[in-house]
Order: sequence, then C-alpha cells, then structure tokens
Amino acid sequence: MTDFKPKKWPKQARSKASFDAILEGAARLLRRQGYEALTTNRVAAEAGVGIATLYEFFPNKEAIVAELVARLMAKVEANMEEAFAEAVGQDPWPAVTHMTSRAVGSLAEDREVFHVLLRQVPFVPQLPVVMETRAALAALSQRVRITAAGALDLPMPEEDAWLISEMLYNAILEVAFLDVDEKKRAELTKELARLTYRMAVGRDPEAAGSVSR
Amino acid sequence: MTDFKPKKWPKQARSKASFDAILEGAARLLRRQGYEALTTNRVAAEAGVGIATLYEFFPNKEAIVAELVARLMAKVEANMEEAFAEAVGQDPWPAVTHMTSRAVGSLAEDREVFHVLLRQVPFVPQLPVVMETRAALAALSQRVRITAAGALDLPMPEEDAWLISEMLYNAILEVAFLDVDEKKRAELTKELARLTYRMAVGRDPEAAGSVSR
DNA sequence: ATATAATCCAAGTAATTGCTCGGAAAACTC
DNA sequence: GAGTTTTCCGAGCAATTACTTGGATTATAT
Repeated sequence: MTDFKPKKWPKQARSKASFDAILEGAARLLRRQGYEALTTNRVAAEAGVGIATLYEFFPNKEAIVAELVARLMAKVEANMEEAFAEAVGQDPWPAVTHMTSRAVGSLAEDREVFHVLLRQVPFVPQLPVVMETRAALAALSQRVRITAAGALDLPMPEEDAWLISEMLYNAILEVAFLDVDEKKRAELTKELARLTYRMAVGRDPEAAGSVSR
Repeated sequence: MTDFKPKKWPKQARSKASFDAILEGAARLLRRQGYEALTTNRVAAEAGVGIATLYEFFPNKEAIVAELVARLMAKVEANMEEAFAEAVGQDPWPAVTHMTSRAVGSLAEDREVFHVLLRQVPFVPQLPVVMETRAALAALSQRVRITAAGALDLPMPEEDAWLISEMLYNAILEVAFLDVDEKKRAELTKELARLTYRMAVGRDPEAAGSVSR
C-alpha cells in the first residue's frame, strides 16, 4: 500500500520553505482546478521547485494531499477547542450558536480547498487524521450536549447522538462550502444552530424552559 | 466543454444489449474499484465489447458516467413519486417516516455505486440530471410539509426549507451508504425521520397535538 | 438479392502520467 | 577548509491514458 506520510521532514530553513511551497502550490491547484488537475509535475511547477525536490520529501502524490489535509484539520481542531473553551459555562443555546458559527467559520476560510478535499478526493474522508478530527469534534459536541442536558433535563437516546453529529457535520460543510456573502452565511449558520437545537432538544431555543435556571 | 450525452442511441436489439452492458460494466467497476479505476478500456473489457464499440455510442468517459447516473436518478425519482402517492392523506408523522424510509431504501439498493458517484466523482453532483432530481425531491418534501402544516398549524420560516432539505438529503445518503444490516438501517432511518420531524415541527411526533384532528 | 445502414472490433497513436537518475550546489560540522 | 549531509534539479523513462483508424460483419429496406 501507498505510504501517506512524508518520506523525510525538512531540516534546514531552505527546505522548509520548499516543503511549504509544495503544500501551498497543491492547495492553490486544488482550489483553482480541482483534484483531477493535481499532477505532481504541475504541483512542483506551481510551487516553483523542481519535480525531484518534490519527490525528495513526498513518496507520492497522495502523501502531499494527506499532509495538506493534516495541516488544515489541525487548524480546525484548534479553532474548535478554543471555541469550546469560550462556550463552557454559557447557557445551552448561546453555546450551540457559538460552536456552530465557529465551525462554519473555520471551514469557510478555505472553503474551496476543503470542498475539493472532503467531497472529491476518494481517500481523504478515510484518512486517519480526518476520522480522528471528526471524532474529536463529535466528542466536543457531546460535552456541549451534556452541559445542556444538565441544564435542560434532556432525554438522550443513545442512537441519536451519531445521527445528529452526522447531520450536523454535513450541514456545516454545506453551509461552509456555499458561495455566498458572509452576511447570508451567518444567517444560515444561525438557522442551522436553531435546527440543531430543535433536533437535540425537541423544542425551540426561544420556547419557555429553554434557559437554565 | 465535453459533451455528457451519448453521441448515438442504439437502434437494434443487438446494440441495445451492448449499450446496457457498457453501463452495467461501468457500474460494476465503480462498485468494486472506485472512480479512479474507471478507464474506458477497462469498461469495454468488463462489458465484453470492443473499445471501439464503446466509442460508437459514447463520446467520452464522462458521458458513460452521466448516462449511468441518469438511469439511477430516474429510478430514485420514480420510487419517490410512488412513495409520495402512498403518503398522501396520511397523517404527517406516518407520511414522513414512509417517505424517509423509501428514500433510504431506494438508494441502499445500489449503495456502493451511489456512494462513489455522488461523493467521489467531481462532476456528478453538478450534473443537471442530479440537480433536477434533488429539486424534484425537495419539492416533494415541500408538499409533505404543506400537508403537515395544514394539519399541525406550523410556522414555516422561509429559510429553513432549504437547510432542512439539505440536511435531510445528506443524512439520507449517509444512512443509505452505511455498511450495516437492514435491521440496523431501518432503525437509523426511523430515528432520522424522528429528527427530521423535530426539525420541521419543533416537537416530538409522539407529543400531544402531533396528530391531525 | 442487392444496396444501405447499423454494429462491431483489435491494433495502434499521441499525449500524459507518476516517478527515477545522476550529479551539482549549498549548508552544516569539526 | 575538508568532509559530510542536506537540498536542489531537469532530462527522460516506463506505464497508462483516452481515443482513432480502417475495415469486417450483420441486420434492414426495397
């Protein structure tokens, strides 16, 4: 099987620059042309390095994509942990809106690249780093839900958790991928949070009894 | 731009068989090896026809995929219209569960092929036939919702419709794609219907007031 | 029965792909 | 400053790709 890790990590500043340039070139190509246009020769050209330099660090094309994905996922995860820290102690409804909006926001920054990677590259969704990040995010929402449960006395059917996190994940992607202005995206994000709350709690956030005592 | 329609339709029974064999061969390859393994030469071999025969009917690889998609989508749409006819006049909650379960079921039949086509082939989600089918399905759920609104006196915020149908579409795909036994899939489908109902109506289907007078 | 149209196909072509080779230059180590 | 390691690179190769060519075979029409 193909190896999805860099065969060598850069040691000097010079090669760190090349390494980064390769990843940035790959991202630019993905954004502009999609995965089908991503050839190793083109990535090298776009990055401004020789093709042999590229193969000095990466064993194959997939490893480039995997490393790019790893970096993007790390950024998302960091963002979401920060968001969680900010949401701790807030009431359930503000907590949900805040987490949702941060999730959409951190994907929307690089929406074209995320779109291509997560929806068009066959092996990316199965990548360990992606599955781990998804699990970490699901765990975070679980903790938000538990807080909410304490405040709201929620029934929490075992099975729903998976479905809700699945629906939420996909909806967040869809909203983040949309090519709309930020105002419209913010509106949709708010609505998404409301629907999520409805799914999880079974009633509207504005309804009586939704605010913790 | 490349043409996504067959360059010629078969006229005799002999060539109809070839035409179908090509599409079935393509589907088999997609199911077994994914889109990356789908080469025109391999499709021809798998279908048991010469490569030139393939190019007699299809101008390029994409047209094969597009025609396969068109056939699958037509089947789904027919299924869903039938399901809608059966759901008409039923109470909202049974109508929703019925439609959801038929949707999942009609995708699950060919789940690997649908999975590859809808999630890994860059141009498929943008194909007119796919977008039209999605629109048709969204229109169907709208009509279910309108019926429900009449029975339940629902508030129907304009914006939610899109989000709900988006979430529902993705969740249906996810549940249909899952590699689980049919009992488990049926459970998840039922839960999905319940969450959908919660999203759309704002309360549980079993709660008082959910049954039409 | 003959002419016309439909259907078939294997061998081949031009272009592109991922990736290697062999070695030069630059940076660290002592 | 000599030796070692790291970094760089473009020409080119083997394999694969989508697709064409030129013609043979089979069905249909008259």
